[in-house]
Amino acid sequence: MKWSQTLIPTLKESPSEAEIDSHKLMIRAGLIRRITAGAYAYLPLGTLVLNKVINIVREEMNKAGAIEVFLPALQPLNLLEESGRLNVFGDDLITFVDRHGKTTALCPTHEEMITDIVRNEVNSYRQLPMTLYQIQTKFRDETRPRFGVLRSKEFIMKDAYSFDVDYEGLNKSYKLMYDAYCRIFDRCGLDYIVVEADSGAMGGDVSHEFMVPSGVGEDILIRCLKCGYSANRERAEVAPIPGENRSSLNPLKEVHTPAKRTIQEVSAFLKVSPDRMVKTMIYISNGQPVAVLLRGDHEVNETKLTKVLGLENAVLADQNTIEHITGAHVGFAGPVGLNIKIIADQAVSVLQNFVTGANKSDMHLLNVNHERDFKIDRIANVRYVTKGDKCPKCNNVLDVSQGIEIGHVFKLGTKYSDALRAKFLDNSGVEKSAIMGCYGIGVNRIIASFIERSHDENGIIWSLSLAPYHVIVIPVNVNDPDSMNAANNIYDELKNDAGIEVLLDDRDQRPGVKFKDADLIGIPIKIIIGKKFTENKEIEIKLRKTGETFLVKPEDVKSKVKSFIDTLSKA
RNA sequence: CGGGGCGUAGCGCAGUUUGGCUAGCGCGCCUGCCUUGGGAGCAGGAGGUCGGAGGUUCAAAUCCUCUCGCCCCGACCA
Repeated sequence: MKWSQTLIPTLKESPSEAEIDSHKLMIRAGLIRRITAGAYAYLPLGTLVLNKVINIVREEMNKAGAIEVFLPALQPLNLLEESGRLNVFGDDLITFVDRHGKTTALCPTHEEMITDIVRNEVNSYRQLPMTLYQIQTKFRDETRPRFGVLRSKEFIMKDAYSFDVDYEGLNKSYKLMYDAYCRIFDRCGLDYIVVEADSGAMGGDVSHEFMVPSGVGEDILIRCLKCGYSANRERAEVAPIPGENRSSLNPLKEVHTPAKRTIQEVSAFLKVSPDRMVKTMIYISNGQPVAVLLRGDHEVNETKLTKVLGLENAVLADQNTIEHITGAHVGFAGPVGLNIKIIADQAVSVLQNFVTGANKSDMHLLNVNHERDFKIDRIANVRYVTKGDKCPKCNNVLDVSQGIEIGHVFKLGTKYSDALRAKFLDNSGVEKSAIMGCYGIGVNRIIASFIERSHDENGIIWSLSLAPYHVIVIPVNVNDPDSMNAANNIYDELKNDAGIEVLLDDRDQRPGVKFKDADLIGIPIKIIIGKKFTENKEIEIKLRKTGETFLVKPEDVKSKVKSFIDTLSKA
């Protein structure tokens, strides 16, 4: 492609709409333009990259035995009603009323639709196992789209769904997808890690998230850098905190803490650090109030709490309920004298002489100790991991960092096949629900997260596999016939060689502009026809990533480029 | 959905507090000259319903009311 014949609108200045590096660079390098909040147009360069990613995904899916389908973006509401997810999606669902007055949704995901197809078309174990996938735009009315294509209202997702006759089959299908995901992200050149994620109410095996470590990621990763344990924040376990010496229980003491409600306020007022304090949170579960005790510097993990309490989800009690139960204003709850069920986090169970609310307004208690002052009904692990916590497997200090979720593999079981009655007859003629798995990849996120990890002050640094072009040919002076001739020859020669994608910067621009643009759009290999050529017929080859330069004779350019492509494709 | 901010040329911004002549600057764009190894220089030029509607006023980018859009923080995120 010749630069003058395509559309690559690069920008010198950063657009004000962008906050993070990948977003800025995608706009500056002319990959995307925003159309409205959460919706982006892919320009020619962006489209090339998008297609690179999609091709890799498609190849690896096919290799893993998955079958591609293409499903509508329009979905009737009744399928979502059937599965019970109409309420789950709620306002995230984008709907419209058609001319006949029927309400239709734009698919936020396709579990229901794919299950609907399978229940209609698959009736026998002989047709299973089967994994279907598609690459399609999904629509969600995100409350707050941000970070460019990292969180947008419409985004391209590869979603696959496996159907098996039993759990053993599901495990095989799952493994095939898991391995395919590794190959996909490897081929893209992404630095990624796999973390255990919560599998929700299904129980059973864990799911896995594929994450790109990044400070702009919206997910929190808990990792042990020693033994390799890794999980997301919802899922991560901690090693129990060892008990303190219980020999010296100080006498219980009530203190006046006027209008000091939060841990920070009480901590500052009493000069007691938050990890010597216990906060008491009143939850309602199955219609019954429960007190949850957490150390002052810890946060409740509602996913874990819900599991501990049973399947019924737990919600924080409202102000009136709290005041009725504790007899005090919000902010002064404590376990002493409280006559409801008390669940204590493990970290609380080993504390002694701690500070809590007194269940009297403007009062706290010092030197509280369980057993002596109150009784714990149940000790459980209901908090998030924080800095300083130890690995549940090897007791090393856990690393807390952020990441961007680019893929998720998930064992669904029979949740949707039950709800939507996707059944088949097994080899003994018994009707069974298909055992499902679902597997998603955020295609746009691969691009953004790659750029987050691979850029410098001059621009994007593409891997060979994602680069919109492998090579950019830069004739420094397009008005010099000899240079231009040589450039055109090299361009033709490389272009006609299968597998080499080449861009010719034929613009009549000053060299600085062309070099800056080439760096900004991140083409891995630059071929420069300039001073060295007019002087002694030498062509310069420069690598974007390392900045290394090589001088070669015109007739050797092709073989040299091919060897670079060979090397870079293995990197 | 709560809190904050912004909307002036394709992009980045000044001007708004304290209303006043033809609305400015940098980049980009067009023409010409010059230049050709890291976003050159000179000269000339095009491009604006100042987000929109209504109001106050002799006079509105500037003040008032309503409205639309966008960004940031938080909540939310199968």
